[in-house]
Amino acid sequence: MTFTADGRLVRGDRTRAAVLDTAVALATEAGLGGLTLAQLADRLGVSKSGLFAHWRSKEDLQLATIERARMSFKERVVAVALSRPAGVGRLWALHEARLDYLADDELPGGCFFVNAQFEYDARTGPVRDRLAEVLEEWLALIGRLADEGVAVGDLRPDLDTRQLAFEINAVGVATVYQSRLLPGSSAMTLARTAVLTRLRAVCTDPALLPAD
Amino acid sequence: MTFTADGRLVRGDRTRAAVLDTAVALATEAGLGGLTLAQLADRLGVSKSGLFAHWRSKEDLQLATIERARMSFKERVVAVALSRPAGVGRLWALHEARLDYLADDELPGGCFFVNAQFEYDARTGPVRDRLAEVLEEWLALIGRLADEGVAVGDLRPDLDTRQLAFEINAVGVATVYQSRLLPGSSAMTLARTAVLTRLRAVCTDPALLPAD
DNA sequence: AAAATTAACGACCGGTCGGCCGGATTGTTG
DNA sequence: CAACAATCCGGCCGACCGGTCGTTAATTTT
Repeated sequence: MTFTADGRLVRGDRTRAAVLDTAVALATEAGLGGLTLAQLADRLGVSKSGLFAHWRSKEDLQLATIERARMSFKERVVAVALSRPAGVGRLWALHEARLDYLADDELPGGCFFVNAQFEYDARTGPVRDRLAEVLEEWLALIGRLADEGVAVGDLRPDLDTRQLAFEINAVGVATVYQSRLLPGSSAMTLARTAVLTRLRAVCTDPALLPAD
Repeated sequence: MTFTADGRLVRGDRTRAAVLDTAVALATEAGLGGLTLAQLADRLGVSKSGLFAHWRSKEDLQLATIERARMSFKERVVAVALSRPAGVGRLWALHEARLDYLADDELPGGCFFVNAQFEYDARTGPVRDRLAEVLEEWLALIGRLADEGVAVGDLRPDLDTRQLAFEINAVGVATVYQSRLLPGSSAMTLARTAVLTRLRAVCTDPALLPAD
């Protein structure tokens, strides 16, 4: 990012930001590969070839879109959880914030990352590799928060935190597609109960978690 | 299906079966929508237009592919579980058979249905609707086997079997893409442990489940 | 063997995709 | 203001998509 003499963002940066925001929203619906440049350009009121002034290829734009979505996810999910004190409450807050993120109307297709990761799990290339890194990062974060919970004394010391991270992520992933494919199946409630039950089973004090 | 005078399958039926088998394998990798007719025809050594002699459109072929995959899944997963006596052991066998199915080398992209359901969860049309029905059918099956477990006395009577079905399915879904995206993460083992732990927690007698 | 039916083919069509190019427009700075 | 670079555009290309057409080859029935 560069700034103009009077401290504003230069035009190109504003355009890039707007394009990436729209790309995230669009990719959440149509998929990261399914996103077409013509569609993206139309939605923005911009010509298709104008996009190539900012990114050399569709792949470059996809990679930039991933980073944009990652920042947004960090602000809206990770930061919310980290604002609470370490322990099982922070872990629970992370799961809840993620469910809120999944339910957001601005991301109509559910979670950007879950969709993209499913789309690319059988492919090869830089986009797939980056998405794999992001998944690893996410699982590591859940594991780290669980480790904190053990250290603080909220969670049993014999807890396998990697196992727990897998299970919490699994619930989130299943929620994404089940809530879209079977709208009446109350996937969100099932997802809340699932993780709440799981955390209670490994918690040293049930009062640390909500009652419902 | 029709038969010839001397009792053999008519040529068209043999072709249709071969096409659908290849379509299932290909769709598991490239997706049900991502499957292209040219690719499918090439793999079979058949011309693209020849496919239109058997199905009126790509959508018709997709719907037929779903039914073929459903039959195969029934034989290889559902039938294996149903061959065991009702109870928690049957439920566990279902999960294990599904994990075996996911690990099969003939289906390189993981589970046909999980991939297809993710691909179509944001779309509309007959293909999406059929995939939603299949998901419902699958969740209902897990729920029914759990109900049997309660009736037999293997599982606690206060168990919410719909909740359990959601969780077991969630583990399977997460396994599909995590094992492909992060090959070293031993997703299969994590998936086994997750459901085993969950079943132990609601089982009346731990001896009904394997020890490991 | 002849007739009838089914199965398969090559060529082609309209449309969409990502990407390229030359030139016009705009914002920024000396 | 002039000059310059950054930004953006219309038009176009080759590749590929699903699908149609008239025709031929293969198989089944008569």
